[in-house]
Amino acid sequence: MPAYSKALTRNVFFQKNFKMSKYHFNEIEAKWQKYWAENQTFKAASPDPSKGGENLKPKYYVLDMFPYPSGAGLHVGHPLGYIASDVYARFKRHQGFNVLHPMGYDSFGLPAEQYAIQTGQHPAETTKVNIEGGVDNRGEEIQGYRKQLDKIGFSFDWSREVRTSNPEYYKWTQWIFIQLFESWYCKHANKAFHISELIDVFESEGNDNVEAICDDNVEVFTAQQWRDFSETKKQEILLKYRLTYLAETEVNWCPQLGTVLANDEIVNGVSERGGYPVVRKKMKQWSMRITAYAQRLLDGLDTIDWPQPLKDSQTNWIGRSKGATVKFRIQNSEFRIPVFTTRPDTIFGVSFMVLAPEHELVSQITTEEQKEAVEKYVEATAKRSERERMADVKTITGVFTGAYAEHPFSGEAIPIWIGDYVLAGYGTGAVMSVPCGDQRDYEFAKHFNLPIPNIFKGADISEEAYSDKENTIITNSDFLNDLNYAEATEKIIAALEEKGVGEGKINYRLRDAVFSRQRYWGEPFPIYYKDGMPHAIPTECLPLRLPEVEKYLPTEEGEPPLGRADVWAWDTEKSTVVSNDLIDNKTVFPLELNTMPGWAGSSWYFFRFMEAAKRDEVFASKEGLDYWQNVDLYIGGSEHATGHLLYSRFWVKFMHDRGLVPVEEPFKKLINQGMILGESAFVYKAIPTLLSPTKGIQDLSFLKTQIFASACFVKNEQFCETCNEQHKLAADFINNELEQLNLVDEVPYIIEFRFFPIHVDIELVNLSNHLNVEKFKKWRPEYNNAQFISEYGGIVKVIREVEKMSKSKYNVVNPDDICNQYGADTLRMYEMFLGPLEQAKPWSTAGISGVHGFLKKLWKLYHSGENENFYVSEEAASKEALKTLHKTIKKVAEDIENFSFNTSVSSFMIAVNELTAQKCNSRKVLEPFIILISPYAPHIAEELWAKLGHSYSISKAPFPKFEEKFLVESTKEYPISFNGKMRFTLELPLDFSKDEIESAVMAHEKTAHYLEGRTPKKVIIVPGKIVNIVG
RNA sequence: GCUCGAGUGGCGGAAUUGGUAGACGCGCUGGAUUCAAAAUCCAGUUCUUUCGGGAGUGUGGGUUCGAUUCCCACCUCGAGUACCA
Repeated sequence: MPAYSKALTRNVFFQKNFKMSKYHFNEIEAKWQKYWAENQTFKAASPDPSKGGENLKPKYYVLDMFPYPSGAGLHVGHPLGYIASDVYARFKRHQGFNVLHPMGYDSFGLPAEQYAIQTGQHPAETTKVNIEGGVDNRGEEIQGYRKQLDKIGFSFDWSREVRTSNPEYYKWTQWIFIQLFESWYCKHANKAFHISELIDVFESEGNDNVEAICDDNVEVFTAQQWRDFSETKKQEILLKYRLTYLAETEVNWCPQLGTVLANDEIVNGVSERGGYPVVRKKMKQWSMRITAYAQRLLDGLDTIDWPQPLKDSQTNWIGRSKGATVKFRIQNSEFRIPVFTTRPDTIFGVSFMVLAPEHELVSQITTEEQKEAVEKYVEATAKRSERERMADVKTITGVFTGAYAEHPFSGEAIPIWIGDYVLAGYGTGAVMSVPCGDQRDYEFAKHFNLPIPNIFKGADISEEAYSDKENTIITNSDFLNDLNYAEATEKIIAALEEKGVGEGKINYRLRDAVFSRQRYWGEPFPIYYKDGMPHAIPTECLPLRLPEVEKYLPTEEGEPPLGRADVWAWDTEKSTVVSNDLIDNKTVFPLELNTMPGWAGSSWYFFRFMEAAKRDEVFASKEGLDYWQNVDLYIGGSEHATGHLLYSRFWVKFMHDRGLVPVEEPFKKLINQGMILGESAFVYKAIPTLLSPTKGIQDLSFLKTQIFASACFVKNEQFCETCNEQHKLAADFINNELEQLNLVDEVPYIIEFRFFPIHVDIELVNLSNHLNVEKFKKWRPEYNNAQFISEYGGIVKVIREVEKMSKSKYNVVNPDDICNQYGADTLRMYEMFLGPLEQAKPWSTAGISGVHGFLKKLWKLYHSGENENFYVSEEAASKEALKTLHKTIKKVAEDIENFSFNTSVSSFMIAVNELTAQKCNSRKVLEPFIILISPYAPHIAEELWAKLGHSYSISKAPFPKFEEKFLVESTKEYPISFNGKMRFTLELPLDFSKDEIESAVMAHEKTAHYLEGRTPKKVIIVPGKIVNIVG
């Protein structure tokens, strides 16, 4: 084609495409996003204390679990929940609510710190770039979360943004920490109080009558003794009562990395990063006394509307079990070993005891003869990680300590063993073993040849333990004989209490939460140390800012990174942070070196959003807290089930106890959005082997030749039987290289191939699964000379598999690209259209065209004028159009309330198809209709709304009112079934009686046909629904 | 192992209290328009069939005039949790 012709074509093409009436989503979306930002359209109104808060509409608080701003940016899976909550927030605005719909960032955390260690860049800087965009120090351009979010058209109130790593925010995280530090939990009142109230009690009557949740080793003292205690001693005692306290805790310590590792950071007993050994070690750590709230956290679940699986996992995590503690005396010793059991009724079946290897009494009760074996065992188990121990349930190990306990009722001697099936962290770290009733005890007894006395009437315990509770009758058990489980349990608990050797007890699996991290990028504790005791810095001095350090690694002495700070001491006189050189332990003291964990900042952020104005003076103002209360709708992933969602509930209950907030639960309704999965692409890579009579089998994977085959040639990791030609071609590639290397034998040999699927970037694959061979060669240097076994036309097909979306799997779809190509409205609608919100579903870019086409059709519906110009008529709407409109209003309103967003997208499509077919152009229909769509596709809705002549945002328009009268029908298309099978339909007036219907149906020619001469036994008629003829 | 959830066309999924199974969309097939392509529009699309019909919502049974929906047993997949005494 000559050059001028090409130019001409392009010009014509250009004009055609830029007709005024076309749906230019990029322009429209940019325009309205700018409008919303400039007009602060979605700013939530705050209560005005001078007007008593009555100036406001009813409130509605919609919140998303805030993101950690990673450098990788968003993929299409991330916004799913945000879109759903945005649709809901916009819908609630249309319904006349004052909606709070904020967004922020959980910006403290490990990835930023790891990146800082690698690059030396301050985590605050990388975090800022990740949020606001910019260029990182590798020269890579980063879009930034904010720009990515803005592009999708969310109705967030950005004036209330929070970032947990901002000092103005973590000031209040530290403040709440101090409140916890200065609180204790009264069992009697079942709530937390200020520590000063406890001190008052100590001063007037000592601690004998204090019922508190505290450490279990608290000594009893009188008021006089308390007053005589030194200041340090007093602090030591108070620490045992504080809701956040320092304690020796078993942790996974990695000496080479110089830090504590979480269980999931350890693989096979070595650190996931670097493969260094991990030992379990006791370390002094900050802990949160969340166990004080175990029962209330359980009870509260009944008051909130959360998915059942989520409630279940919290219930399991808290792990309430009812039973008894029994103290066993140790023979020839003063020691008593308490155990917890859920089956005190089986106490006469005890034939041995087992302690956790870490149990504190192990070293003290072990006899001389057993000492060596016990020590060896304890050391061996300490080397194994918690996870390793858990994973290896099959192997039964243990050692006899040589000591004996005494049965509290029979007085019999009970051998005491140690074994790692008993966990130090649960109950008392010791069990009374009843092998006839507990499978683990049974197996332990079998393995070590210990006796298995049977205390169950008629139970067969020759093969396994009898653990049934319901049908149990106790026998061989002294005064418990012939009782069932419930009776025996009641009787034995009474007997234990009477004898003073035990009591009924409710035990929780939930542990106090370790709150210290040996990390830099977290909130510093507002704590300094005086005589080894922690003291809080005055709250008016907050925030205690993170100090500068020259490296983000632990110190050579193994202290956390804050140990590298030179200016990290607290001057109590000047109330300020000063240089470490000035530490004199009189007025200047060292500050805490640990930082808080990730969940600190996220446990209260939902209250921060309630405050817009006085953020320096209060964590949230009383008016704000009273007006907004708690989150009405919270949307996020289920992975936070036992972390964030449990800790937040704990903090809120605590804050409620102390009168800081009016509510006891943070999130009234919660929805877990399902994951959007990626469609990974794999290409088959051939690994050659040589078979020769002289050398046998020889691996050829060292060769440089890289061969990839189209998926159709591969079956069961090999060339399929019919692919001789392809096999020969591949073998030739290998032979070429062998010849060049002079490795070719004289003897005949065969080259075989095995295929392995390897990930390829989905960018290199089109929608028909064809690999772009040229781009693939450039993708990796080692593929530059890749050879392909391709189909006709050079096609190399990949296979697809649904996997989690992640950078390492090269299957990430970026929402920015979708917005550029199809628009944010299409992205929003498509994500909602994919399927139910809670379900996991694969992303398929191919399917997006349907939704995009729908929006084009919608646009066309409003552009039915000449030259496809905008046109609506002021004439009355047709009956059909009104019916379509009102049926859609009804459906969409119900769908949104049920969070069934996918079905409302379908009903929009149906409505547009119907209105288009009806050639509807009436304002009476098209104006309310666009309001229905606006929560889903707000940009196109604003544009059409403006074209309809409105000068205010569509988000302020009231939701259309559903009117039943437009749906009333006079006839019904009755389905006529024979024996439950629908055969044909028959249109009949709705006011027909049963008899009239029956005679009409029986008179119909098709009825006779389907009856085939039989006489109907029965005719079921449900007026307005169905006719079923039986016979 | 335990707890929870889910099984419906080639694919994502719909069917709100038991009442026309497969809405809507993708894909596919055919057609219109076009020099051609894109875009758009129209028709068809669960399987099977001797074109009458027959079968059909993981499997087997049950309740019912009627079951994707309710009950029982089982199978498969997914998620969480894991020696919790």
